[in-house]
Amino acid sequence: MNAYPFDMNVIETKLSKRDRILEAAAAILCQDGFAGASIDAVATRANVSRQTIYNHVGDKEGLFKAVIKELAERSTEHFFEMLEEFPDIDNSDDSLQSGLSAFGTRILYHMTHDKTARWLMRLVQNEGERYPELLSGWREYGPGRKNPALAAKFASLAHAGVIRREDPTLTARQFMALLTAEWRPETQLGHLPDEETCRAMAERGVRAFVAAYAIK
Amino acid sequence: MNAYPFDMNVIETKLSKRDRILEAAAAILCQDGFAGASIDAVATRANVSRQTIYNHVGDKEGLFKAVIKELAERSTEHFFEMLEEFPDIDNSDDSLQSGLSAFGTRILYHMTHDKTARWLMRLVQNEGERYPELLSGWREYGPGRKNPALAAKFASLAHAGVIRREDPTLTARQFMALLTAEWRPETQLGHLPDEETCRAMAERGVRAFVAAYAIK
DNA sequence: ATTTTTTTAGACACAACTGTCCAATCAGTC
DNA sequence: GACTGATTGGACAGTTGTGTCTAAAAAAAT
Repeated sequence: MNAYPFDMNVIETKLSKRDRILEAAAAILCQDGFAGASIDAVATRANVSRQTIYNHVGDKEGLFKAVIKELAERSTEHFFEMLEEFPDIDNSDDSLQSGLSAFGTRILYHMTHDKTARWLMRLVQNEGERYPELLSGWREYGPGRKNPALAAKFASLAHAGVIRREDPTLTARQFMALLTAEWRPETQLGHLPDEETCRAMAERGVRAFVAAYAIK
Repeated sequence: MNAYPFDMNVIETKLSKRDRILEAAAAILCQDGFAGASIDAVATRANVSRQTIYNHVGDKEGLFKAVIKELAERSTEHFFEMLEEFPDIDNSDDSLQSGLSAFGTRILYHMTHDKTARWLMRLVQNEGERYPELLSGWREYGPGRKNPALAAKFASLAHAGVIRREDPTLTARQFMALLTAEWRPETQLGHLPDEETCRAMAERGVRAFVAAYAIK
């Protein structure tokens, strides 16, 4: 149907326009939900004619899928970047607290402030039940890769004798749960916690985690 | 405008009909979101004519408000019932683990299975950002009353010397976080955990909590 | 400069939904 | 049995949204 020329510049401008569409669509889908989002609103926000959207993604469902895919890719990418800051192991208990706090602060700040992360989480929560097939792919690609990666980090901490030996997946989930324990009530109002607040929340969460898991 | 007779039977049938409407509306609002939910769908599900809905709640926003209010009331009611099962204090470490586990199991099972709780949580998550004024009332009435009540329970545990002294609100939130640490990934797929699974998840969460907080 | 492709604005048919209105019906009450 | 208010089904206008189409304009490629 459409034969796109594969010259770089063409692709570049095409991607740029496509990206504008996806960005606008993500924002509006998050805000209004799938049913409430209108293609016209997306077109307006993206500074693009409505027809162009149909040319790119076919129809509304195609737009939704494209947004999810884009957000999921960027999100896991960011996650693995952050995962490289997971603290290295040495045997000082103090550095476990401070190392995990720094890591946790980074994660928490990212979760609360990065548009990609917030939009994706919101879309998954909102529309996950309604369009399970659209999100099954995300499930494999997102949590299906993030959780094991984080679990592996904690497994190596356990292997080094720094924390208690447990199911690493459980450990990772409990770590994340403690990290975000104070966040939900905070975020639901809409105003974002500043970095200092994130640091404080992460520190308190990590303190509980260390109390539970550190080998004294 | 409407002068309702205050005879008991009339009220009863009226409430019954009103309840059918609210039940149907809650289900459909959760499933389709505010924008996606249609009054006709609610009317059909409630076995009621559309006009009756308008008679009762005015318009779509009124329906939404009424549903939130109804769910919030029932939800806090249930919560305070469950809160009575919070374990009494004695000094055996073992009973702290088992007592909190039993309590946590109850909470977790309720959160995952009770329609009221699930619908309310879902509505708040989905539409909370869009209609902040509708939910500010809920915020005061729901978490604004639940959190302090739970925190008080942990405060008395701390006062009795059974757990570490900390900010009780933080303690309560971390307890809830650990309790539900394994739940989100589970629930997003739609199939509910059975009671045995809830018990196991609660036990693991409580184990971490006890490890972090129990005065050995 | 010419050709090719993408983009645009607007019009269009079609469907769905909201909120209102009304005449007919039903369920209790006097 | 007559009366009163709640309820019903259906019709209605007005709005909004989707997805398609077309001719014109803009941009890119040759």
